[in-house]
Amino acid sequence: MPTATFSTKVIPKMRNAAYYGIKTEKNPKRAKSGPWVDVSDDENKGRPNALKRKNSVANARVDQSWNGQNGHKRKKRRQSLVGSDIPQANDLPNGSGSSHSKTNHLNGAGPSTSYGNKAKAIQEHRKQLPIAKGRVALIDEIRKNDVTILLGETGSGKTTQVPQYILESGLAKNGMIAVTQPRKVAATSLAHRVAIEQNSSLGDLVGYSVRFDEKSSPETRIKYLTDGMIVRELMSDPLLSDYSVVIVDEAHERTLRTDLLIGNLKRIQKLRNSPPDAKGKANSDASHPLKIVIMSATLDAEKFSRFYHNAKILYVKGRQHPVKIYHSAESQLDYTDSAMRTFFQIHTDQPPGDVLIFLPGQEDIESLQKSIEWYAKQLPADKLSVITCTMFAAQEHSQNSKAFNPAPANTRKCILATNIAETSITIPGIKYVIDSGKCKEKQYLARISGGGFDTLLTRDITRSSAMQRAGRAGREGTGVCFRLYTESVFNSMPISGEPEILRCSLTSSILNLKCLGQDLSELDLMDKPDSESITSALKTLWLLGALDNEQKLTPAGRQMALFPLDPQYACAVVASKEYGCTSEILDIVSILSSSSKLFMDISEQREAVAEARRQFRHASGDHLTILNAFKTYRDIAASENKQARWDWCRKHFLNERTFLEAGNIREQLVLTCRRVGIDSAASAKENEDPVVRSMGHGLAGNSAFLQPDSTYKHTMGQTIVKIHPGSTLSDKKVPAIIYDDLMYTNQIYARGVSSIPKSFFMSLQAFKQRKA
DNA sequence: CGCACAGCT
Repeated sequence: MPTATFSTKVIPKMRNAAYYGIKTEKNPKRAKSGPWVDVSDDENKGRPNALKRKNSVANARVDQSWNGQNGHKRKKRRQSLVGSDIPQANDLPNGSGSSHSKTNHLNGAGPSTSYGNKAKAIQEHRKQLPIAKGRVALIDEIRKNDVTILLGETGSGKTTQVPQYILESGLAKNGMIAVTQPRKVAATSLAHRVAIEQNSSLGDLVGYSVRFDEKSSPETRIKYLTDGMIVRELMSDPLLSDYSVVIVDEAHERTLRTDLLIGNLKRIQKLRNSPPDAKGKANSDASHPLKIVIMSATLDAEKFSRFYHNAKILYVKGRQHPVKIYHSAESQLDYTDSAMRTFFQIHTDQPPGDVLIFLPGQEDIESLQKSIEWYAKQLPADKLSVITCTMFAAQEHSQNSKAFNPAPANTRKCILATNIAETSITIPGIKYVIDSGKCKEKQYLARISGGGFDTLLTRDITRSSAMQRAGRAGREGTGVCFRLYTESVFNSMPISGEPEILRCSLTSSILNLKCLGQDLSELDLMDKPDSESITSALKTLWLLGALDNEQKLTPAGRQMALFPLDPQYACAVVASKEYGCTSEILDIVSILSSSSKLFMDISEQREAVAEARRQFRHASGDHLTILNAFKTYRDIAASENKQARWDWCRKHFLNERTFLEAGNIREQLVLTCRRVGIDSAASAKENEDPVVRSMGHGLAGNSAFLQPDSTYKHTMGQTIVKIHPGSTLSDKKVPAIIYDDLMYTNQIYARGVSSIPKSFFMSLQAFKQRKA
């Protein structure tokens, strides 16, 4: 095998090396056998590797006829529905796709055709989807079984078609068909698409329901919802009696809410589907049985099947272009450096086509972008030039969407992205993927004393994730994926990640389940959190006054559960009633609950950022600083137009999206306040002390005090915490603090910090001791 | 002093 041209050994330092150092290696033959080991084979070209070798799914496809009569021995229950073999040029994105690709596809029907032709084309298209061939068998299985597991590859059309098949078959005469999605954009754009296919306007036959946005009516039969939304519906209708069929899509992602839903569906089905004589009362609660369809795109279908009493697994092939996968021949020490060399290898050796690089986080993305741009400038003028785009959640929307602009002529677009490009956003036109094999993952460490905290560490991805990343190169044509890790590393990766329910704080979930009269420890879940995590959450809820000494829900706890907030913040809202400062608390918690950060970090302009921030700064800390900023924004918003507001935000390095989202959240909270009898307009005016005290009730477990050696120590344990550098109180010394959360990266950092008066700190202590 | 994947009600 030729020398690994781009391995760290051969070109140890790129920083000062001329670009030509690489160019001399250009050799079309080497590109094939080079530092990469080609693990694709002709028979399975483009199929993710794990599907090929380890997984029986591929066997199901190869060995079984479409009606599954002569099934593979080991996988009798699995049944292949479809057998088409050649990937088609015309690929339909499935549920994991973004609105962008879906829109593109709709346009593909032809802008110049008349409406009738368009409708015909849409129906024709439906018939050509891979899943269409399995329609009869699929409906037959769903009719016969209470639970069906559908394993569908990307592009099979399962997410759009299955609900329509069920509707058209009359299987859901007595209720709606719910289709759950982990993401809002998916839910809304799928509903759009399916409404068109049903030749109905959105909100009539086909609707959706996501936070802040609902389009449905009494006529609605197919409803796309976010998983969070259906879990909320569960609280007011514990048997989900509006629905005849619940389809859980993207179940393999195992989000916290999907897991809670899957567990509850099992319970509901037991109640709704048992024969009237066996469980006399059960059927009086709901007049119709429930069908469950679990749709998963990856390998863990067996696990869903086991959970639902060995439910049948149906398999449907996808429609994805072949992706050739190369693994690194030797392990790479520095994945950013390695990614850069791989990029330029592609750039010199491979035909035109855009490149997508997966990296764990913002920092890596920004540094790699700089390097790539620096080297790209050294390119000879007659070469393809390079433009770079970055994509990560913390970045402004407008910046992220630049990746969708087609590259100018004679230019290769290089997109550097986090996991955001793995599932949430589909970028068209990607031909090459470079996969660092790394991602950042949040893991909650529950600790009974001293409070739990989140860790956010870079770690290896899973095989499912690697396959998903590779697949991003094959959405519009054949693609190539370069993995910056060896094949043996790939083979040692876990098949799928740890479900979220094992990795996050359980306070919210436990509180919500308590309202349903359920205990999380007793709920039948696919994966049960360990007892320490449960105990720690119960303790927090008890400290907040949501549970009593017998772990029973208190009236205050019931109120807290009604707020779409972290229980700590819900507690602060409830506490604010006594202090008469609910208006201020709503401002603060709605900003804290927004998905985007308020204060933007632009590393190059640190001084300017600090200067602009000074005018909102409050000596007491971050909570009142947020309040100041929100109040000032509202003053501006009252008198200025849209553009001026935006300019003002930009000038002060504030993210207007956060204000807008917080505004929506705040409206929702005002409604909840009305329901539970809290005057949301009550304001402490200029008096800020009650505001901090209300927050203190919610954050009672998150407090620390200054020690003689000027570190902060958690009040209930030995944990030493440091005020996060982003906080206004960073490097300040105050006797006692409360904080929003702890995050462990290099040290344990407290974020969202406020100073509290010593006397109040003492009374919080006394309060906690009384509790203990 | 030194920093933060993604997503949901």
